[in-house]
Amino acid sequence: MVTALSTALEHVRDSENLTIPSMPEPTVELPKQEKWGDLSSNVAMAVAPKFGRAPLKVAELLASTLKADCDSLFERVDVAPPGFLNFTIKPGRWIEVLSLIEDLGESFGSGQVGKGKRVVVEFVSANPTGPLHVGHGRGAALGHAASNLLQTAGYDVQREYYINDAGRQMRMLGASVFARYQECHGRTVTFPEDGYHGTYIHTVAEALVQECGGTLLDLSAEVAEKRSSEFACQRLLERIKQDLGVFGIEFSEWYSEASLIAAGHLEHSLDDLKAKDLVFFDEGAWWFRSSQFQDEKDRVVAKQNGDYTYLASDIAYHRDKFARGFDSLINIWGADHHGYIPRMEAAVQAFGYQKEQFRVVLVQMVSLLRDGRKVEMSKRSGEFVTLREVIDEVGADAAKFFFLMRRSDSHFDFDLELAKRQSSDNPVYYVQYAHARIASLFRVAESRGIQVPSIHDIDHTLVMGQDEIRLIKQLSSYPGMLEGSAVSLEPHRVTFYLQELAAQLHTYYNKHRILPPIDSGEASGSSESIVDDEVAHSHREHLSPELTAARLAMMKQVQTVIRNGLAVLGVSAPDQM
RNA sequence: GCGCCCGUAGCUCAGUCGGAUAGAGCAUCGGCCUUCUAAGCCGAGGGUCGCAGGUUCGAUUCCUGCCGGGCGCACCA
Repeated sequence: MVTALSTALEHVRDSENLTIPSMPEPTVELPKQEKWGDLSSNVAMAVAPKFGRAPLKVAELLASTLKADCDSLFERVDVAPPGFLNFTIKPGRWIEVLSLIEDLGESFGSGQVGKGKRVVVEFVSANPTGPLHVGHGRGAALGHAASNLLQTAGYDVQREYYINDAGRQMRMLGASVFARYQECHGRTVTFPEDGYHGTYIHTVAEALVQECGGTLLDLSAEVAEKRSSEFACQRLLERIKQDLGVFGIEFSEWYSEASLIAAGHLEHSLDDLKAKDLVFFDEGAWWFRSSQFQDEKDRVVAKQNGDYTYLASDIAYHRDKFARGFDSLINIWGADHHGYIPRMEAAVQAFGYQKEQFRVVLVQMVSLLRDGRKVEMSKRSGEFVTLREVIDEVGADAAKFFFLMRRSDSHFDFDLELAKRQSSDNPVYYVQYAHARIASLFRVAESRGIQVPSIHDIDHTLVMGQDEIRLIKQLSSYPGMLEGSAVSLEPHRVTFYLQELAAQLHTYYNKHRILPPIDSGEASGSSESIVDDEVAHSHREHLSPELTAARLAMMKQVQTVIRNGLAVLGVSAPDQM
């Protein structure tokens, strides 16, 4: 379609003896109104100034050229002021969409944009200092869907979780757990000032008591805290993995910061940068010259006391990602980290990579509402609603779909009561219901001995009505929508698409019968008129076995697309509800 | 003070690399099941796209400045 337009453009340019510096890429879109045809393009208006002709004139030239060149594709090519081109596809050509879906099956919608490129998507990466909360859930759902999208676009995708199991937070965790541990043994201790107060710390401490009894009491505080820290980290990480498992999200790699440091990557990275004079010593600390790469100021990587900063680890970690052969790095971060982006971009460039090879998707805050009031959350105070609690309340499918319904950079109020109360008319059920309805249709058909035929074996003219074409048109836009969603890393487009497709399926389902009525008794007779004419007419339409077969075959393709779309979101496509 | 994100129907949000009459869900009101799943369908009402300028054939979309909300501006992570 687009290529047809391109060649037509060239024809017109040549035949009119026009020279222009650059030919724009023509764009086609689904028009907002059906009377404007199946597809439309504003390309005539776009090139008119370059041609030095009136848009309407250019459009007319293009229209006649296209009509002549692609007569088998277009029923009509219309021109509308101020210069739109509106195309009407020949009804017979729409069947090709259905054939394509049947032939490709679950790979319908897959593309080649990312072919041969390796990308690593890092997401969640919550510190193992407590359970995951709802905010992490949003990041998890987004990272998972983004990874799926990239995969359908042809990328080789690695899903990675970075474990911050080194540094100050771990020491604080150890101190907190050890304090609780001592309390279990009847000691009174002053709890660390910046310690973690959550009740889960008690749980971990009790588990530690179970594991080693009172043996830690005899050790020096330093060693005991280290042991506590390791135990707690391992415990909490297990819990995190478990929660993500329940949420249906898997990682290909759990990358430990401690292992990164143990392997010496941190020193190597800094040495590397020192050699380039991008890390320097000043005021007793080591600094990364990030201001050379548009960061507002230089950043400390090694403090006066000799400790490395978090940034130092991150620099090493991202360098290692490239070293492992990834062409581009994608990070899903909480929006409160946005100030961190320039310095990481600086790091990427400092190692000689392009800024574009590093991409951050920011996920805005999730505010949890209960009874219309905001629930204050803080990990330190231990007062927050865990992801697990939310999943238990509304289910993994609904939670994921909810998280993905909005663009990631807008704030999201997750109203628990609402999510629970609405669980029966939640959008996710609306989409899943469409899938289940078709499945049910097939079950009933099977029980009556009716087969769902291949799209190649049906009478194509039976699915060329206005309502069928409307549905097929929506199916045909799936691959383009999916690619756009992948390139922009915006899974919410998929949720909106699926809701539209489901709506069209439901409409069609209500308007047209697919299987013949079970008792072929007399029609109702006199009581007409209350119902809308068109609907009444449809109910009376004659259902031949061929028509049933054709519609079943079409339904099969709708079902495939819904299933494919839900799979991208990580949401299940049930056959029964 | 500086930087980033957001401001669209009563509510929650799509749409925005400039295009034709700005859309959906919820909520409100009125209809549709003795036949394939009513978790559904059909219809109605509801808008100065935060405000003011600018760019042009055309701006909700791009630019500037305000106003309002959120989040950052550590030798914390």
